[in-house]
Amino acid sequence: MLVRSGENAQPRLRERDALTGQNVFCTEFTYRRGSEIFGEAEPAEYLYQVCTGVVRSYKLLSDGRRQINAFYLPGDVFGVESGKTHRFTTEAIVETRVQIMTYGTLFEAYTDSGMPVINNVLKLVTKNLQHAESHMRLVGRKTSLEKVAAFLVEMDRRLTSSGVMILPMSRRDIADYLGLKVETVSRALSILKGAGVLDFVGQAQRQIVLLNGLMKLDS
Amino acid sequence: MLVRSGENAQPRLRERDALTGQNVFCTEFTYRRGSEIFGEAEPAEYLYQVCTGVVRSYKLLSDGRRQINAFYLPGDVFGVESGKTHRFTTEAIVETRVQIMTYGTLFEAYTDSGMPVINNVLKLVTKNLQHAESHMRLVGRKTSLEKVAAFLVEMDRRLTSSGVMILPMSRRDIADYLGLKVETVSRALSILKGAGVLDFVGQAQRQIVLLNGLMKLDS
DNA sequence: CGACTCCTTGACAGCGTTCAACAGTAGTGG
DNA sequence: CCACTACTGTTGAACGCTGTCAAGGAGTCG
Repeated sequence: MLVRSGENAQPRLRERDALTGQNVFCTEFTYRRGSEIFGEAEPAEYLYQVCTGVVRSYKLLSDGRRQINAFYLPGDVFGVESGKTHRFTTEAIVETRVQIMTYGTLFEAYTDSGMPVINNVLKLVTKNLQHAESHMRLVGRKTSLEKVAAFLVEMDRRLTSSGVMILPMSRRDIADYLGLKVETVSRALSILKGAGVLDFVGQAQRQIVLLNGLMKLDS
Repeated sequence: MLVRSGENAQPRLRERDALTGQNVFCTEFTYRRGSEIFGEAEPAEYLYQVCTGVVRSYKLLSDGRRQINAFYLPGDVFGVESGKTHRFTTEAIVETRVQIMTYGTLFEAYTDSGMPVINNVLKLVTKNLQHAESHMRLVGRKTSLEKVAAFLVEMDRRLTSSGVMILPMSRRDIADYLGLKVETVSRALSILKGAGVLDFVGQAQRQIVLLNGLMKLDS
C-alpha cells in the first residue's frame, strides 16, 4: 500500500494504462501547490502521470541556482528512471492530481505482455531525450528574446485552448527554465508585447495570447 | 551488403557485440578526417561504435550556427534512433575507424535473445539522455570560464592517458559544443593557464595538462 | 616552400545581469 | 470584508561579460 505524507490517496482502476496498455490498479494523489512530489536522489519507486495541474522538474546547483529541466502537463508521464534513484526533484506548481503506478506493477506487466511495455518505456525515454536535445539548443540560443519566444511557442502548443494561454508557472520558473534572470524574462515579454506579437488578457500577467507570426523556430 | 561511398570496408567477426552480447557479423569502416558518416534526416540503417578516432554530432540551425551535441570517443556507440531517420549529422573529426551493425541484425538479435538487447538499447538511450541533461546545465551555466573548465574536466576524464590530454577537436568545435565563440574559448583557456590550473604541453595548443584542482563541477 | 586553416590577442559595442525602486496581486488574519 | 503583508512582476540605470571586428602569428597540408 502506498503511503505518502499528508496527501489523500484515491485508489482507482484505470481502464487502460498509458505504459502497459493493460488494466492495472493505479492510485491517484493530489499535491498542493508548491509541494514536493519526489526529491533528487530519492529511491525511484513510482511512475507518475499528470491528470490535472502542472509539475516542474529541476536540479539545484551548488551555487544555489536552479535549473528547471521540464514542465509536465496533463497526460505527461514522469519519474521514469533506469537507475534506482531519481535524478531530479519534482514539485507541483499548482494543485496537481497525478496517477501513480509502482515499478513493480510495471515489471509484472512486462512479464505478462513483454515487448510492448519496455517498448513504451523506450519511447518515453526517447521523447525525453529529444526534448532535452531541443532544449539544449534553446538554452544555447543567442538572444533572450528568442528564448522567451520559443518558450511561448512551446507552451502555446502544449496548453492552449481557445487561443489564450494561461501560464501556470511564475516568471522565476520561466527564467530558471531558460537560463535567464527574472528581469530579463519580464523585459522580453514587454518587448514582445510592444512589437505586437502577443498580448496580455485582462490584467493578469499570466494569461497570454499569441497574435500573429511567432514563427516556428528550428527544432 | 553495405555500400558506402569511397570508404574501405573490412568485414570482421567481433567476438561479442556491445549491444547484443552475442557473436554477430560486423563491418568496419574508416572515415577520413572531416568526412561525413551520416547526415541529418537520412534513414537510420546502421548502428556505429567508435574503434579509434573521434566523431562529432551536430545540427545546423537556420541562422547558420552549428550546435554540436556530443563527441563520441573510442568505445562509444552512436546512431541509435527510435524513429526512422537520424536526427543529427555526424562527422569524423580525425581519421576514425568505426564498427557498423545493421538494425536488422539488432532485431534478429532481439528475437533470439529478447530482453537483454532492448535493455541495452534502453541503457544507451538513457546514457544519452543523462549526457544531454548534464550538457543542458553546462550550456546554461553562467560564465564562459565555467563552461570551458567543465569541458576540460569532461574530456580529461574521458580521454586522458598519462596525465596529458590531447584534444582532437578544434577551438571552433569546442565553441560550438559550449555555445560560445572561438575567441571566447581561446580567451578562457588563456585565463585558465594564467591562473595556473592548466598548462600547454610543448608548443601544441591541443595538448593540455590539468594541474591542480579544477574542482568537479556539479553533475 | 607557400597557401591555407587554426589560434591568439586587442579594442569596442551590445546584451544580459545586477542593484534598486515601485506597482500589482494574492494570501492571511482580524 | 477589509487591512496587512509577502510575493510577484515591471521598469530604470550602471556595470560586466561575451560577441564582433580586426590583425597578426603559429601550425599544417599540399
